[in-house]
Amino acid sequence: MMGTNMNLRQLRYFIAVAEELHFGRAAERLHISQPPITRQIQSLEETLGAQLFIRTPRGVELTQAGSLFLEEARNIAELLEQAADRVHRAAEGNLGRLDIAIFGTAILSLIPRIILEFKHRYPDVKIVMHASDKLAQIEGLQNRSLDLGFNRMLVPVPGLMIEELQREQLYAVLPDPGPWSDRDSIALSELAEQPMVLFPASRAQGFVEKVSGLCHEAGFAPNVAQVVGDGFTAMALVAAGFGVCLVPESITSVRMDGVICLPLSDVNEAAGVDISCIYRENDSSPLLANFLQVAREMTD
Amino acid sequence: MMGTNMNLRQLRYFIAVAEELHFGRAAERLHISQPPITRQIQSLEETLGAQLFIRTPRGVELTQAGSLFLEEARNIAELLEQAADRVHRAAEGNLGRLDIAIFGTAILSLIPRIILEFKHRYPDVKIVMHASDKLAQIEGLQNRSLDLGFNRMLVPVPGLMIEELQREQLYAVLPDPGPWSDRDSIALSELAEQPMVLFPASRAQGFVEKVSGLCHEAGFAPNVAQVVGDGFTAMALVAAGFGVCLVPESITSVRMDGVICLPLSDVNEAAGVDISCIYRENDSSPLLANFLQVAREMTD
DNA sequence: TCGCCTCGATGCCAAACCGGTATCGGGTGC
DNA sequence: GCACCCGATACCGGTTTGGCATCGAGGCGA
Repeated sequence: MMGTNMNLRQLRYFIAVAEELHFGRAAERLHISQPPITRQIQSLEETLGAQLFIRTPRGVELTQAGSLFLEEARNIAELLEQAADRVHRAAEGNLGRLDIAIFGTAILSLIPRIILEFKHRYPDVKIVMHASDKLAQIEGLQNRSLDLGFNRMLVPVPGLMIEELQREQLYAVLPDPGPWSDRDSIALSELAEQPMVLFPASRAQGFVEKVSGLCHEAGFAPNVAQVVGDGFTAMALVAAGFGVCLVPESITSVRMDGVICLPLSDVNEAAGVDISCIYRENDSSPLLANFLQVAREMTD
Repeated sequence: MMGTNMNLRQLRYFIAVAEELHFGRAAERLHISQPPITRQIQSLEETLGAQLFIRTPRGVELTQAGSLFLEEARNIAELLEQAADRVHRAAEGNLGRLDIAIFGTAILSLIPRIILEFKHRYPDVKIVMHASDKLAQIEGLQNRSLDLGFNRMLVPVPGLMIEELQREQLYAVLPDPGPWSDRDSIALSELAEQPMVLFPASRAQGFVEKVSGLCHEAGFAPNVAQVVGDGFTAMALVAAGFGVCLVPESITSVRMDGVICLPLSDVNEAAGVDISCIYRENDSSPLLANFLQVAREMTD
């Protein structure tokens, strides 16, 4: 009993013989001698329980079954090749899907720039974006529905890796016209008496606590007028006269009537706020590695 | 250097491991020991240039590339199985296509009955019917556009096999009312003076010559009134008063006003006309073999 | 913290497989 | 009838494959 199990070699040999209709020429094309082909074809025919060729004195011709199998074999060979190529590309991070979370008010220029550059370099990677707050991001990473999150002021979580990409200085958002309309900068301590709008209203520790801490360092407790969901809303409330607020620099690229943004003059460099990304510590996905590499290059 | 070429074995092993997520259980399922699986998977990963599994202390998990490859591998394995099954069925004559020619006026009951029975027994064989005259059938068989033809009075052709399925007695078709309206049978010699309608008008030797020959045996030369394409037309002309004609028995199952059909009383048994089929002598197609078997069974 | 257990990886050996050379056997054509 | 072509077969050596024994790493409970 020869082989009761099909083999890719048999498939390749069969295709060669079926196309050449001649064992000798097929052997030549495959760079082997003729006897192995005879045996592999015999074995294949036995496995399939079907005669594939009619042997004639001048070569061979395909039976109906052989003709049918030729189509199937070509198709399968093609699929195998494609599969190998796709898997290889997937392993190099050129193909696949990456689930990325951004927080409610997306960072204005950095994150879109990173994603755009990544899509340009890896056009076959599908990026799915999710708007999630901090806790949803952590949960999503842990249950593997997310691959990467962008956020600020992340606290360490076991199993997750946090990587800071950029630090931004803080700016004060002030009503305009107002007492500071002609100033270039402002000290945090000058805002001690002002009602303050804070954000975001989140379940997790974050920017609200950061601002509170800075105020205490500057010698006063913040007079909280309102806590809102995001920085845009906060700026709008400042314009409406609710008080003042502190925002990261990137938000100041938005111009809004009724407010001016001034850099803080009395906070040190470390008082800035970070833009970080968070991902699974032991995630070996090459897509993630490639994405992180792009992110790092863009924030050098 | 291990294997630089993919193997179906590797594919099967990969699917087992990917489904079990455990080398040991996969080995058990494949009825082999665990080390060969390790080696085949390593070889496969090397061939693909992709890590397929993440080895963990409790087993393995799929990488994204592995996940992708699992889908492809399952698909390919499925296709292989289907292909093997289809080819096997094709080789047993259960699947495929059979091109069958019938002559202009199809034989009334035998051929449809054979084809119906064959379609019932081999529902996955597609039967394509062609209406061709004798020469077109021979040509079609020789250039392989036909697999089988039905006809009468075929003359031997090198490379083609002729097999008689049935013999039919001849009947005289006579105008009604007429001189023979109350008769049960008629002798061919009685028609010596009658104008005679012959068919078919064909390039090849056939029924026309058969009838002429019979007339000469009966001691007269036929008085040919008209040669037409088929038996129905001939009967219609008899009804119109053109004369008489001779037809095979099966056509008499058609009742037509203005004619009666009477068996010939003075011709011997061998004077009947055959229904035969013709096919390539060295055609090894199992479909043809199955069809012939059905045809023989139906005409025992 | 120290064994112990599980799981995949590795080394080694025998059996199976595969390809090459030489040769056979059947069929064709001069 | 002889030479030639083509696929089939016999036999041999190198490679591959699977089994057994063992290793090494990581997790878990006493």
